[in-house]
Amino acid sequence: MSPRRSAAEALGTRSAILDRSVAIASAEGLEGLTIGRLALELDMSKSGVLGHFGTKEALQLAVLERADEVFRAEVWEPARQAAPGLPRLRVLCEAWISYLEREVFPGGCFFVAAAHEFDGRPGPVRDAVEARFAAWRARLRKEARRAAEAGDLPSGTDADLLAFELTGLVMALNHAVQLHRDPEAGHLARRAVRARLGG
Amino acid sequence: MSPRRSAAEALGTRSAILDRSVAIASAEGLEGLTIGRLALELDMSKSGVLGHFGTKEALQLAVLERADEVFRAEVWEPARQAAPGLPRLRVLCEAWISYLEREVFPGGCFFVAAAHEFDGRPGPVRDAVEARFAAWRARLRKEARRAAEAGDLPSGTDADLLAFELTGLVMALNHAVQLHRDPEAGHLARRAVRARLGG
DNA sequence: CCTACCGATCGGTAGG
DNA sequence: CCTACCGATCGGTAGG
Repeated sequence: MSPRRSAAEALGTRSAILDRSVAIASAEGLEGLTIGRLALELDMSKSGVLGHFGTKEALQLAVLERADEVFRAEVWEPARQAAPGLPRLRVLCEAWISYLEREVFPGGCFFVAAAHEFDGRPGPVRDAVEARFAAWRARLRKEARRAAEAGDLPSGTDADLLAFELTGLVMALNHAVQLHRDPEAGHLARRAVRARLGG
Repeated sequence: MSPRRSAAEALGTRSAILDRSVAIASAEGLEGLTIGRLALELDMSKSGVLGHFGTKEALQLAVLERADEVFRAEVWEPARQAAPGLPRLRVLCEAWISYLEREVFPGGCFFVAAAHEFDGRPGPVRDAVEARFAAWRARLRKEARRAAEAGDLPSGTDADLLAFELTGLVMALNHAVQLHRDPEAGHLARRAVRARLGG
């Protein structure tokens, strides 16, 4: 056995660091995620942790990317199975609600939390968070537009407004689950979505 | 002049500390608010700042109270002029939207930010944040119920659901303003409120 | 990947 | 309200 780690082992370590990081940052925020704490929980030295990323900011960006992979697998992927337009929009909303109810990230939606943490701090992390939300909003709007054009939504439906409303419902759900631990919130969110999308 | 500050002067100092604290915490969060930074910006010593509150947690609670005074003056007070039920609910929503558009707190809604920061950290600060939201929700629900009972909302309107939806719209607005700097968001929020409350 | 270290900053205290 | 200080922890670096 050579004392040097193989590339595969290094990748495994990096992946383990990111898993832990997502768990910590989900509860404590991306700033609350500290190198020292990561090192302690992973039984590594601080420099061992930092060596994989270089700086804390690079670590934060990598954590965002890992969280995005989870979000895509949980929310975007299920919707690919459904037909474009209203059916897909419904699956998207249901997957989104379910992802929050099941607390896939124990601290609630990773991106909503990161948005609040970084919206007042210019820099690459803020830019990355904003880009993810912009992509998500564009996707919601596209499906809403398709649904409206297909005649599956009331005439005069505005895709922008609908995407805005759906985003708000999900934020209210996230808030109710995380702050109030309200077990009824999922029910409310589903009723509100149904009022918008029927079904 | 006695070297000791009078009670009035001490209150003035305390008030100045809280004003600065609200400004800092609004942008950086209640944890990002540090004694050292406050001391620097106020040209005081750290112990001089801390002496007014005892601990950082006590300072955070005092800051929340000060922020609540602002919120009440901005959003609750205007609504008292309006008749109970639908008229008051409309004024409440408009004041709420306006408060976010004008960025009364430069970092967006103080309580939404605090909720995200503390929902995973049990303790007095978290409890205080939750209590403010519970009071706000109760108020929204009460006016929604009155409006429904007066027949000013479509029959079958659920006050709980309506309060949930309105809260979501405001959160989406807060997010759009703070993260996306979207100048159209206030317009979207008003249209969504109008779709719910008419007018 | 490690040990050993850096300067800066944290909340808080002692004593006046 | 101050100075002077405490132990802990921060992100990061040097050198191996």
